[in-house]
Amino acid sequence: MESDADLRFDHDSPERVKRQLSRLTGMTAGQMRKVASAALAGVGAHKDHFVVLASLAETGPASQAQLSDRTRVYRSDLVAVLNELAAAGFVQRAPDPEDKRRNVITVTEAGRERLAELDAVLEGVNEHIMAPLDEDERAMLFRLLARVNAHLADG
Amino acid sequence: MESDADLRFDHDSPERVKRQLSRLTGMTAGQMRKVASAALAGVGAHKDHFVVLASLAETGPASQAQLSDRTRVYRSDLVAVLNELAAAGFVQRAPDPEDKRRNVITVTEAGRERLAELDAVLEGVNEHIMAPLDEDERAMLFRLLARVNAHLADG
DNA sequence: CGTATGTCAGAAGTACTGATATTG
DNA sequence: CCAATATCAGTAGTTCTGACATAC
Repeated sequence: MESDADLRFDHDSPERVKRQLSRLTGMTAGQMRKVASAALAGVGAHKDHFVVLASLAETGPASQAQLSDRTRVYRSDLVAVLNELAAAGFVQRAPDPEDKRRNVITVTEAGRERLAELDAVLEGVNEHIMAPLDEDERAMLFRLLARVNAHLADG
Repeated sequence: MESDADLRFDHDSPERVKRQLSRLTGMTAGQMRKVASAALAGVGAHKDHFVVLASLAETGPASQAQLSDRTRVYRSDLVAVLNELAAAGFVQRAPDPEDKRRNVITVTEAGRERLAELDAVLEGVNEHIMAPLDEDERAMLFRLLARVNAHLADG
C-alpha cells in the first residue's frame, strides 16, 4: 500500500503495531508536547498560560467556570494557572459584583504583550513541527485530525 | 482557507489556538488513548502488554534491554509489564546462559493467543477511531503523521 | 576498571475526581 | 433545599531519571 521507508515511528513492527493509529498519534503528540513545553519553559510559561490568555484576549473576560469550559482546562487546575498569571500581572482577578460566587478574569495590557510573545514562540514551534509538510499537506493533516477529533468528541 | 464547520476541537479560538497542531494532536491523542485503554481494560490488559507481545511474536525472543529498544517502553517500566505477562503465562522469562546478566524473554503459546485477542480488540478500536475517514484518508493521515514523527525523532 | 543489565524508588507533568465553604 | 462557583486535596496513569547490585 505504501513504502515503509519513512514509517520510522516503530521499526520493530512489520504488521500489528504499525496499524495502530492511536500509537502513532500518541507518540507524535508526545514529541510535539516536548518541543512546545521546552520552548515555553524558555520564557517561563507553559501551555495553559497561552490558552487562557488567548481565550481572554479573543473572547473577552470570563468567570473561571466559563474559562474552564472555553479552554478545557479543569476548574481545579485553572486556579493555579490564574494565580501565576495574576502574580505576573498578566490577568486581573476581581470579584463579580453581580454574582459574588464568581471572579471576573480580565487580561491586562501586559497580558496582551505576553500573549504576543507566547504566540511568537509557538508559531516557531508550529513551523518546526510541520517543517516537512507543504501547505496543502499541513491543511490536510489539520482537517483529518479535526474530523477524527470531532468524531471522538461525540462519544 | 477551510470551513470551520467540523473544527470542533476548540470552539473558543478563532485564531491563535486553532493553529497549534500540537494542541489538536494532543487532544486527539488523548481521546484515542482513552478509547484504547478502556477497551484493553475490558480484557484486563493495557497497551504495553500488546506492544511487548507483538514485538516478541514478530521479531522473536529478546533480552529486556532489547525489548525496551524495540518497543520504546523504558527498561524500568518493562519489569512490571513482564511480571504481569509472566504471571499470566503469556511470556517466559529465563536467564540467558550466554550472558548471565540477561533474561531471555519468549512468548508462549498462550501469549500468542493473548496477542490475537488484543489484536482483535485494538482492530475494533482502530476501526472506531477512523470511522469518519475513507481508505485514502486513513492512509494519508498515517503518512502525514509518520513524516512529522520521523522528522521530530531526528532531533 | 569501565560498561551493560535488570531492578527498584521516585520525580515531574498531565488528567481527573471528590470535598467543602460560599453564594444564588 | 438544591445548584453553581472557586478552591483545595488527592488519585491515577504516563514518562522519565537516578541509584544499585550483578555480571561482563
